[in-house]
Amino acid sequence: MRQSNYFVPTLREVPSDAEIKSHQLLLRAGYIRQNASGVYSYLPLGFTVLRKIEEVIREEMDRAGAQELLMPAIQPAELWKETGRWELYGPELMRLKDRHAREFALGATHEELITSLVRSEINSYKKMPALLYQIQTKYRDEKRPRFGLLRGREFVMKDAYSFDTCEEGGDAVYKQMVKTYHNIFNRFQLKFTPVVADSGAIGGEDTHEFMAISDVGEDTIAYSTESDYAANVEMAAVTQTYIKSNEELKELRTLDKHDYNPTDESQVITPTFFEVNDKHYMILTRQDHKVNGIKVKNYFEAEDAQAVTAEDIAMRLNIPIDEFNPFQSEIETYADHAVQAVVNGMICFETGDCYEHVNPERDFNITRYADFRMIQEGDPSPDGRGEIRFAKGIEIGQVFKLGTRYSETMEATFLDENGKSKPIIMGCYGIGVSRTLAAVVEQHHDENGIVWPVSLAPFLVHLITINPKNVGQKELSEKLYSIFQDEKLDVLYDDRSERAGVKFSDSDLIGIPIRIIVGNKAKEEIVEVKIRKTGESFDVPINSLIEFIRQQLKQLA
RNA sequence: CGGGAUGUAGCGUAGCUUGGUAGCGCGCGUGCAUGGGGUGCACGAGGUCGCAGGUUCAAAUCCUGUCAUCCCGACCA
Repeated sequence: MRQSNYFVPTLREVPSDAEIKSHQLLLRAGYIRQNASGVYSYLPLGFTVLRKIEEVIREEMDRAGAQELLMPAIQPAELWKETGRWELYGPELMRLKDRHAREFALGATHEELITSLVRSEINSYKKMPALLYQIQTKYRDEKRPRFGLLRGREFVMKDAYSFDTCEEGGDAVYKQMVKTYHNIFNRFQLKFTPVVADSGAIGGEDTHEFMAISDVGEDTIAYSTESDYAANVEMAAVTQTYIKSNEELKELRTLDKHDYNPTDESQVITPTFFEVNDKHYMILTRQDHKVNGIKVKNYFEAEDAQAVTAEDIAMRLNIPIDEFNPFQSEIETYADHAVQAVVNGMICFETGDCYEHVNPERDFNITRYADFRMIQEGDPSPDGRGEIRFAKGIEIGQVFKLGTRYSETMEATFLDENGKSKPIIMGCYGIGVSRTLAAVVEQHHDENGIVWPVSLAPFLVHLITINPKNVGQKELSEKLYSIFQDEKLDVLYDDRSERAGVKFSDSDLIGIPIRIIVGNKAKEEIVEVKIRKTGESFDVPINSLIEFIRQQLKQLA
């Protein structure tokens, strides 16, 4: 490709809207442009990389025995109503009507679609296991799109769905997909870790998220210093035990708000109210701990747990807020294990009522103690080895065991060997394709621009003529350009009549692994080879150039 | 959805407080020179100042509304 005629609008300055590196660099280097909040165009360079990501995914999925298909982005509302997600998914789901006022959704995901496709076709144990996938544009009307490609409203995703007759079969694909994901992300040269995760609104049982390690990641990973344990912070179980002092219990007393000045946060209790399955609960945690809504949700085996205010509770109980007495209210109370060890502690309620000498056992009617708090750095690792540290991660993939969540609601059943009807065991496996593009840039850049891994680079070599007006340089460049094409070395040829500095800067930004510079040694048939990643450069005679490049590419891979 | 900020040429911005012909840098076009890390000189094109109302003789500037974008939070398969 001749750069003089290639659509790569590079920018010298950082667009003011871009905050994080991947967003800035993809804009500046001419890979993407924004069209609306969270909606982007992929320019030729960006689109090329996107396709390379897709190709790697296809190769690995196909190797795992998956079959590719393509489903529509636009989906009839009825399907979403069948699973209840038309309501459950909320405003995140982009909805529209056709000219006959029929309702549709722009696919945020495709469980409904695939299940409806499969339920009438895969009706016998003989047709399973089956593993289908697609690479499709997805739509989610995020409350707050941000960070360029990392959280968009329109984005490209690979989603795969498995269908099995039994749990064991489902477990086997799950394992295989975990392995496949390792292969894929390794080929992208990403630093990543699979973590234990929560299944969220999609519903299901086991699930792991694949996290690309990055400071701009929106998720926090709790990992062990000693073992390979890693989990989404919200999921990490707290196994910490607490020692209760044998201090004498003092009498519960109200405390003036101004005297509330605790020195030891571990002796202060924080009440949080939750609405779960239409019921209300009070959860007590220690002040120096954070209550974990996901654990609350999972404790009650609910789809959702919402934190609510004391006012909401009072309203619910139909009493004025000032008469609301949390100590002996009708509201069911649970507490984190740590609370059990509080002796003569303090507590303040939203109402402004504060108390000292609180002793949970005595003063509250606690139904049960359980693990309700967020894990913290320094806590023991749940697997008993090492302690917990935090890292930030970008979620680039997730694997789910769906079980029969969709097959039951949508009646996707099959006949087994005994002619008995059973729901299909399903799994789903996603990879955020466009997000992965951004994640790779987050991990592979320096102060001058992007540094692509060979597997994803839009071109392998960047051929630059220092002075196109110099006949010798020009002729040698043209000759090399044609050789590279013959050798199937994807080449971007900067034949523009720009200053050397401009070409170098653009080249650094764009991030092609190997740069070939045709300069003042052209007459001796020597060119300079510069490695983007290491900055090393070599003078190489053209008769050994191809071999040299191949060898360098191999080293980088 | 709560809090904050910003909308002036393709990009980055000044001007707004104190109303009076819209300015700069980069980029873009032409020419000459230059040709190994964003080169120099000259000439030139490009702007309904986000949009709509209002105040005023007069609005980029003041007021009201609205839209858009970004940041923090809540939320998020």
